Amino acid sequence: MTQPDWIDRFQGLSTLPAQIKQELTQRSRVISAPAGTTIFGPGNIPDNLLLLLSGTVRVSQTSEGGREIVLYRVEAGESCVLTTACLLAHEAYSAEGIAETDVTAAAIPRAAFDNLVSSVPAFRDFVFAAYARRITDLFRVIDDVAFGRIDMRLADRLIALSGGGHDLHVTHQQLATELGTAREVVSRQLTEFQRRDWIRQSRGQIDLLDRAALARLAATA
Amino acid sequence: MTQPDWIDRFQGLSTLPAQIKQELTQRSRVISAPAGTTIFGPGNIPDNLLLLLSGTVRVSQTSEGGREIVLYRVEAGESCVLTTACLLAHEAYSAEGIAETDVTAAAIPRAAFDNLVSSVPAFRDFVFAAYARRITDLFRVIDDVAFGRIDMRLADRLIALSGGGHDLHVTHQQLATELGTAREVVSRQLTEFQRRDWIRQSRGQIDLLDRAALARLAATA
DNA sequence: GCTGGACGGTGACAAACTCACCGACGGCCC
DNA sequence: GGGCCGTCGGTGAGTTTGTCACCGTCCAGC
Repeated sequence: MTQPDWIDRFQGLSTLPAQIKQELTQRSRVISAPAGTTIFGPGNIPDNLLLLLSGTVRVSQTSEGGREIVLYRVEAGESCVLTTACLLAHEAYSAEGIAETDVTAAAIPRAAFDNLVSSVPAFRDFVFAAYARRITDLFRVIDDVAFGRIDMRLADRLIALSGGGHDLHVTHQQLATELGTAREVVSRQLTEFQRRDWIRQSRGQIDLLDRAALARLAATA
Repeated sequence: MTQPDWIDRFQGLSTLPAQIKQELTQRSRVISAPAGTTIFGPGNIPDNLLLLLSGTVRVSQTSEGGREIVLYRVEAGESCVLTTACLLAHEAYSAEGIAETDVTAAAIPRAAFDNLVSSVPAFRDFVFAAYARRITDLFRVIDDVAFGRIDMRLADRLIALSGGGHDLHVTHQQLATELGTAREVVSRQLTEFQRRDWIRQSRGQIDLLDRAALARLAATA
């Protein structure tokens, strides 16, 4: 077959009957996009369900005032269900998804999606589980934004974005967008972290010197 | 028939074929609960999909710190899909739904729900539309909490809660919960509103004197 | 009446956001 | 190399919002 057997990479799809897998492979096509591509957004509604094979898509929301907050990320092995259904209901809202890295995805046409949801219980479970996952992400965002302390949230995000690596390449403005706050706030917090020798800053880059200390702060209830 | 024909009250269900309506009526049962009842919550997961026939259910979330924020309301003619799927995925999260008034609802057992989703396209659309509706509600909450000004949000909420009436019976603490803020903040804003003769306060009650002025403030972009 | 809990007001302080501005760095062109 | 410009980051001052502590008032139940 010309298509890679991507289905097994999705927890929740790998148990599908062979013939369903075949149908899925046949009726979908694999697409790819370079980093920075707008996958969906206001006025750009995909009519395919996307299953991400590689890369990550950052989903964020921009307020009237032009300020932005990251809602969640779609990682390889996950799907974009939420935004699909959300945008399809033409409830015009300004969430947009941007490819954070080069991405490849399996695109399932609306008709095929509909057919699968109706005929394959396991696929239905997959879809609803994906919804549940996203919704709890949103709950978490609300909780953080409404009640969380900025220093804790920033420490947490630094660790998450580092992905286990020693350093990360982000600007203060990007971190502010992650948290839905202002750049100055991030700058001041980072200055404080550096004063405590938890990080070292340079232009567009942050080295994590004391991951444990950051984790400790992030975990402060 | 003993059951009232409640189906037609739901936009999106009224167009179902007659036999499906009948099946829906037969396989569900109408329940009722007094105001204050916890409809769902951590450790209390209903395995029915609820379609609200009358009353309203307030869905809120409580943070570790004990602070609370109202996420959205389920009104008559709407459903609880979101929380059902969300809680079913045992992603333990502390959202809870409380009957704000006496409520009646049609309870559709999980099996019947599953069956309908798979076999009736119109019902599927109904479910996904309900999801979309809730999700955009959550987006709005995030936007408000992250970027909104308290005075605008409070003015907006006063008007919404008044439901067109002249006065409303809420405590400052309840309003604070609506907005996910602290009681003192609400108290100070209300004092300011009263100073401007927009409202008149008394214990547990607020009279709206100048609805237009409140609306104008709420609309300030 | 008395009393305890809910309700609301207030001052002092801390955290976070806003605004205005400035310098430093890096890429780019000459 | 030197100059230019846009991005990046730092900082001070002022405002808004949240936190903490405390107090008086109202009301329901005894």
